[in-house]
Amino acid sequence: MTTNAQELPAQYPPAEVEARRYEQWVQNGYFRADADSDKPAYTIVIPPPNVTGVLHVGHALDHTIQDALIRRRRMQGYEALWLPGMDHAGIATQNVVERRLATDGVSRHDLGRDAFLEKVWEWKKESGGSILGQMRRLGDSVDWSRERFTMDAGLSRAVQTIFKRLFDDGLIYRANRIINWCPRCLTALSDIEVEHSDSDGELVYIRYSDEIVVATTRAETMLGDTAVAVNPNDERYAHLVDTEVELPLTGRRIPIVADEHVDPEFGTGCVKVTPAHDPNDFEIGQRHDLPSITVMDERAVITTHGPFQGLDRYEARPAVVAALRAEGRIVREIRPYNHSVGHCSRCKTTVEPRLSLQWFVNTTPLAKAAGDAVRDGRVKIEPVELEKRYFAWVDNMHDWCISRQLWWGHRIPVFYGPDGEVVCVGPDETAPEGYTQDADVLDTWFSSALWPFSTLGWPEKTPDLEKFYPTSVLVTGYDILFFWVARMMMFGLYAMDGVAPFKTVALHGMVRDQFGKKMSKSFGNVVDPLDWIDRYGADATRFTLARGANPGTDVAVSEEWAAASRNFCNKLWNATRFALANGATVTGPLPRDRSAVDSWILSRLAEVTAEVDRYFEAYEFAKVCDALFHFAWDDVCDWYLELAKPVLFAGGPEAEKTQRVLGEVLDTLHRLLHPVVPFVTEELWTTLTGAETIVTAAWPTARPELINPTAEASVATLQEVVTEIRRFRADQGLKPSQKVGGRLVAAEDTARSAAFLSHEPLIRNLARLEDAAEGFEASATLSLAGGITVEIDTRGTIDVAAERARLAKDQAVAEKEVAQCRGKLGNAEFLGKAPDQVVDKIKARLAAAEAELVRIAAALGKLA
RNA sequence: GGGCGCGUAGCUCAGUGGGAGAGCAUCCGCCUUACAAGCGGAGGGUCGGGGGUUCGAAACCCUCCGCGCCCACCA
Repeated sequence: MTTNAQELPAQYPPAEVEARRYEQWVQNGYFRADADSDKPAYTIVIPPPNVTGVLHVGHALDHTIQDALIRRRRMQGYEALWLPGMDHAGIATQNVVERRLATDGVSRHDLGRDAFLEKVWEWKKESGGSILGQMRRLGDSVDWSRERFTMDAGLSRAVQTIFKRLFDDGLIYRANRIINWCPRCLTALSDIEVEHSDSDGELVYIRYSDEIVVATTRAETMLGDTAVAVNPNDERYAHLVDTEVELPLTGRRIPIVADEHVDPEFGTGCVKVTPAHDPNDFEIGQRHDLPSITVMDERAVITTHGPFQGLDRYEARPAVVAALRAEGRIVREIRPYNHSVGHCSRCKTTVEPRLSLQWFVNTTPLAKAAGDAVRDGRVKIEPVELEKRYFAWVDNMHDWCISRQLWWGHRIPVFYGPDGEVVCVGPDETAPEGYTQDADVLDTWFSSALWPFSTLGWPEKTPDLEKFYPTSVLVTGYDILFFWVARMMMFGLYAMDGVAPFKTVALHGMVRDQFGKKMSKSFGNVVDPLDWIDRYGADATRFTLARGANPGTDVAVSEEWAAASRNFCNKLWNATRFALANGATVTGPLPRDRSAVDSWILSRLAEVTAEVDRYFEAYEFAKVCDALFHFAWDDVCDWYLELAKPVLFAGGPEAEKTQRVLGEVLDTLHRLLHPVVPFVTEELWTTLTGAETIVTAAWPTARPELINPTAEASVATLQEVVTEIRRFRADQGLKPSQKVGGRLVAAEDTARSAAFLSHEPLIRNLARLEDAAEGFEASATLSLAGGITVEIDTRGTIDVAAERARLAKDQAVAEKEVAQCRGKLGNAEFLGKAPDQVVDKIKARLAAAEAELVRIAAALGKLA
């Protein structure tokens, strides 16, 4: 079903093409991967977006990269699986639903656990589909038949299985520890769910005794002090160690202990020790066997000490200071103090360290394995510079607090007996009669960490798992290297007997605005990818993002660049329209006796094909795009098509050859571009070739035998001459339509001269030079290197003054160049050390510059 | 406090030892029959400053200045 050019409109209509083509792709099952295939597997699991989220421009970048990788591999003959899905995003989703309920004045506690969860599932149903629809708009070639959700039955089974295994291996334990606690979300948080930022506070110096003054930013916690600590080597306080002081406001007597943790240089060198409300103090308490006194509840409200009871931490702080003051000279001084404070990454509430009973993963052996897999090269991180960050993280990992006091998530599979028995229950087991399940759920990253294999059916030994694990590459932003990547490494290596979940981690950056600024709603610089898709098309949106995607670095985008990408798609559209209208053919062998021009474009095509492959392998998407953009626009459209026109229009056997070459070039170019701009290439390529789809077409292989330096040099000469004449014409203010007489003269008998003369008709055509007619007299002479000149008769049109000025400028440049080259060549040591090619290059430059001077002198003579 | 990175044209970025580049923006001229979402031409940079290594430095070393990011239990 070939289409002729008349059926294609003059401008590419993305909206119409995209909707139609995506439906066809899905209906024809092109994206479906087959576990029984003999082809080698290539697997990417999508970083599962938050179920409550919408597609933002960061997803668009992430998905464009993954889709490009997957589409290329599919074309290369791999069994390519791109597995889609979503994350239940425990705390984030629960917060969203709670906020919605709050507008009706309802709390989750009013509903109760089961009814609340029903609401969350309803919300998931309502909102979860939208991001999937948005992925279709982008053109994501995911296998929809394998869509997964972290709360699916199968994935929940995987969660329970690995929990049980870790529990039985002693790598999961329950302990009373100081953890990060959000007093608003009322749950424990892991270290990475806490964001630190500097904030202004006060450092209050409190006199506990004549000799002991402590400094604190959280005065209210003194109510729970159970010791004062000093450094064991601090002579100022040595005599006080093991004595006691009276804790103000309480009348309690507390010991003075010596502990290495205390920095004698900071503050007074004395530290108040509150084991129940500070992680360091907790450690000190452990070492010195101190009691822990909890003085705040889960909402950070004081629970003890009459006058303070019922005050929240921020009310209690000044109240305690005031009370100390009331007791006279107990507060020595208060200084402003800027220090770092942790906030809940979800709601920004200041985190309160809190002693509580939680579940932890002992990460020591897991993190070691996760580090080693990268260290010994089993897993590569691209770009390699980001490895350092990865190591810094896995080599210093603390145990991971995995229990959350939430309702939305995977319930901890541990049951407690009437007498405090603890039983961890595996997926096919049931708890003993009368046991009750732990009320908490798991950190959302616990299930995300299983994603690369839970989605493939683990713990069952499924054909999918067999075929598609380990995955080939993980594509994600560097911002979740710690959150997600390190955890997938730990659990993947653990669950899959030491086989890492992916071979390569390809990290990209964040999408920023055209000035490199972070996108934010308040700043008003947020790009909505769907808006761009509506106005410029999915391909243009994808191309804009991919074109800025240098490994591991942020991507700046702007509306103007999206428009430029749209223009590029349109350029492809029109080039192909031209080819179709002029009989381009795509079958049969390439013609043997080719013109230099045809050989040149095939040579360039071979080079670009090799380049694109190289860049793809290195995850250099910006360079993939750049190479193809320049080849398509400059080489093919600006030169090849223009050079091909006279040949095609003349007809005959030469035209047939060029039709074949033109077809070959566009056929290959579309296939090279398809991973990045799938829709426009599908539409054009199927029209050009009559084939059903480009999605499963063969990826072009580089053909080094087509590389032809002679043809490239020949066309380079042609381009140089044409450009020189055009520049001259522009300087003279000659209109493109105005033809002038010209004569091509070659003084030397060289390959360059031969090329020059052989291209005479093409040169005349592109530069609008007429044959030298009767009475021709050269009024200007353009001299190029190698003794080739173009004489032009511009009498009546030439602007002598303008031409003089231009020549004077050229002369200055050439003289500078000559001086530079002579200086270099005159340096004996340089000649002795430098490689021959360098010397040759400089000699060639010198010769060219000297020829330029000769040309200028001749031209000036002509003008005079 | 520790670590990593960046500073090249108006903007965003390539280039990491041998002729300063690209895209977008700007200026000039063109409806030349695939495309005005186009064509042709042009201008524009002491490669953050200073010092060093080298025949030669945007690149390598030192230093200063400016910016960004990540990690962090000095109260």
